[in-house]
Amino acid sequence: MPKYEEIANIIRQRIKQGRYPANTLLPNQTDLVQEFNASRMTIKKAMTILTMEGLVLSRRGAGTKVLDHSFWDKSTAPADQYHGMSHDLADIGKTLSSKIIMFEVIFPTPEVKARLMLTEQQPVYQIIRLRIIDGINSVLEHTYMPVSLVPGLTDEVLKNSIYTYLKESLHLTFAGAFRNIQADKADEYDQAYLDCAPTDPVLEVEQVVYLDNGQPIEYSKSRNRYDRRGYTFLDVKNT
Amino acid sequence: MPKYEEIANIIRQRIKQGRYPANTLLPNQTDLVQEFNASRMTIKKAMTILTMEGLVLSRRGAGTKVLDHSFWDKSTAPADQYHGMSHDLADIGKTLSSKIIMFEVIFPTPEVKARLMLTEQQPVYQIIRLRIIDGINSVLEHTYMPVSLVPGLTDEVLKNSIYTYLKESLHLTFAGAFRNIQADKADEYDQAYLDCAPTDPVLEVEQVVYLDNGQPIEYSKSRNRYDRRGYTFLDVKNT
DNA sequence: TAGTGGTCTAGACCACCGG
DNA sequence: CGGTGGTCTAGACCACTAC
Repeated sequence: MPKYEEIANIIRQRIKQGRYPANTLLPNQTDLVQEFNASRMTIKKAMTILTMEGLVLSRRGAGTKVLDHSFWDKSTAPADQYHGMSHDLADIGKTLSSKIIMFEVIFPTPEVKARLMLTEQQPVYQIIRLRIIDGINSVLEHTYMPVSLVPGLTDEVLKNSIYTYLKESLHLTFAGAFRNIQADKADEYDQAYLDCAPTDPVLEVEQVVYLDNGQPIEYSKSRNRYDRRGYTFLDVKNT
Repeated sequence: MPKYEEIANIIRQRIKQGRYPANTLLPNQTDLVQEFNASRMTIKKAMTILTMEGLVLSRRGAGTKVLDHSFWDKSTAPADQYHGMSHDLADIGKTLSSKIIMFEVIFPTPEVKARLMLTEQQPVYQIIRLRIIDGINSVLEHTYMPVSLVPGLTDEVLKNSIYTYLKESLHLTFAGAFRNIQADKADEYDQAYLDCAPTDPVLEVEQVVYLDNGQPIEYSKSRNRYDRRGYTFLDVKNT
């Protein structure tokens, strides 16, 4: 782990523990240089991380202030996550189980082909999973993954976490994801599995996840019950 | 403008012009050091910007590849914008007009008070605007702003762009925003002004915008017709 | 093994905020 | 004005990829 990440981790911990209280100033960067025995560029990089996370705000001439966003509703999921729901939910003490609705291998539709940068001859898994959070049917996931990149996918994996399998068994690492969020009307699948009324809205998150070599590995649409999940994110001006 | 931003702008332009085609490698960083007469740290900072924008992908040992996301649907708005809709839409050649539904000064409700970090005694503007994109009623905005921070707000400003007024007349600058996206059922206002059926879903974007001194300046809820606007964003692994 | 990008340093200069 | 954070450099070492 790079030094600037370690420093950011330590300072983040101190903020959360209250050693650096909200609305006070952090020690200045030259002091931090001494404490962590680092150069100022490295300290600055750590500060950039904390800024991007919304924990602090730096102003030239005025120091770096610890922010307080405790009022913000934590019941929704952060939108900047590409490692699956299992990980997210475990953090906040919720339980997640999955039910497999469909698990097939097909040739890609034109839409899937374009999103995953494939040819017509390269088969993909088509997976539909119902995600059950704390016992409530909450999310219906339609997922497509190239068979060639994900050999050996089984029911057992799908019942647990696909992302854990990709990371720990296949040793794949991710570069990031494109996402699109829209509202939609409940379709027949939603009504059947999310216990939706035909008039209930659905929050659809469409995403393409990329490996760190730039190849797309997943195209999915997650249809969320409107009263069960929303998405939050922080938008910080470039530093 | 910092040198690394200028360099990023130039390289971004070259990518869009096709001088650096998709799926090819950029010149390596030592070459760029020479061309731009900069240090490698500065070049790296420019690369970080382009990476965050999803234009390129760097891999140690393998170079920096130009990505191609042309397939992605451009009809939706990028979610990482805090300078109002006027700016966004002008970029893609759409016209925006506004109709003022409500414009009052009130004492803040507990919710508004908490979001804007105010006391009960500090009055806020309560504004409801209908945003009409290309002649179609598309978004209903409920906005709260502290009167003390935004003196002299008039109908005339509201009919155009609040953000242009904040930036150019009041010389305020922004640090960023917290956002929350959810789906909801159409309420009476939505039905009346967005021409929604009672059964139509609505995409609600809730946001608190912060000034660069950390003070909240706006709390708003934008209710979007589900068939008119969605939000896209890019999630890149830390660099 | 050659070449790439990622990290880190020590020091410098500057823009900005506050008293 | 003193002190802060933002930027930039020149050079170094290292981890990684691809051949």
